[in-house]
Amino acid sequence: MASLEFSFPSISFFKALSDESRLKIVGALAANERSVEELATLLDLRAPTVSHHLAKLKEVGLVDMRSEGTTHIYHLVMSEVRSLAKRVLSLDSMETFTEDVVPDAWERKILGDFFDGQRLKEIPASRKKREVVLRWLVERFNAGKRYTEKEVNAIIGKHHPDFATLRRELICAKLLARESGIYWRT
Amino acid sequence: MASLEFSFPSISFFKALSDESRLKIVGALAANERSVEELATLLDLRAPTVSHHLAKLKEVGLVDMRSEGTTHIYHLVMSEVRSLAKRVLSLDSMETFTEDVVPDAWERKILGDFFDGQRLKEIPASRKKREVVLRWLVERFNAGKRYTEKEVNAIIGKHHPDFATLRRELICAKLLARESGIYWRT
DNA sequence: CATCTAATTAGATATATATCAAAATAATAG
DNA sequence: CTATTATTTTGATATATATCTAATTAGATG
Repeated sequence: MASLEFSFPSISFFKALSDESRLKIVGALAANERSVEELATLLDLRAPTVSHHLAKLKEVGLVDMRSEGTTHIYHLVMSEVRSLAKRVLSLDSMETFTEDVVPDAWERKILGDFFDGQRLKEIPASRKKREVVLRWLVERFNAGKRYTEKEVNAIIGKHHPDFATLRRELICAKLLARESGIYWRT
Repeated sequence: MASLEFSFPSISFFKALSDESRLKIVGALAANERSVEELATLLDLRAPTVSHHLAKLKEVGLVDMRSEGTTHIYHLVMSEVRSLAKRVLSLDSMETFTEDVVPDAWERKILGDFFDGQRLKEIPASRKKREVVLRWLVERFNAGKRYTEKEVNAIIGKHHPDFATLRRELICAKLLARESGIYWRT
């Protein structure tokens, strides 16, 4: 069944609870175990509809069923409710929602857009994009080394003619520091 | 906008997180605030699509936005994440999912189906339905009073000829108790 | 003011899914 | 074995919605 195959474990949990009827079913089962017919009466739905919803809830382990004759009696699986809930809650688990996303796709796109090999075609107008370019530029400097302004200009100048603006931006973004004419990486 | 009007507060929360793209957005924002374009690049979607999802997340208060020029920078509202999550997780809150459901719809349906006025048309075969009828029957007895078997048979007999079976069932369901020929409500 | 860029809105489309009626299955009672 | 009852499965349908392109809006820049 296709609906079982999600990229993240959490999404099936949210999907299972993102329907009003299923939420009502969970609510009804929180108070008491109930048969399909009973739930159908309570929610004013036909039995096949309820059966369909129960199947989805069962798929993610939120409910389970026991037979009594032809009657199927469903109940909440509270341990699963709690464990899923906990997993979903923390910020840590949220960060895993993007596990399969390439984390520097943005940076690579910007650098690809604005650079022609080593040459910066244009200084980005938007602050966020400019920052990406500046972070790339500052990598052209050695971490421990100290530079004169002339040396800084030369290095930046290899990538773009307006070295003065870029030098100022690097200081402003606190990527380079300056004291009495001497520059270094922060 | 129609999607704002749900019967329960919780369902909008689940709906907001029941889409893979929106979960990824939340994940990306958990690590860092980001612009629409940046999110679009990260998730490999067009900007309008991301904008659409951000609007939904904003609707339920999970994210908020600040402008920087024409750039809109979105961030998670963690307090809202936590408060919504907490509200949603407890068993108590689950029972409120059925607030608008008539709680004894089932019992009334069964009684309507099986009774013709005071007369029980038939003893339900299924245990769950039989239990409803038995609970109605036991109400015909006074809570403090003690009855001989003859009296018990007479009372049950007013509603159905097979008083012996029903009397046995009442004992079995622990609705009536018996000791040395004397019966009383439990 | 004209232009550019980022974001949003509008409109279109395709997919997903909630619901129901009818048919099939399963368990029990006679 | 046949009939009955509770549930599930199937098939059909209508609604919801995720996504895209094109058009519009809103700031910023020259």
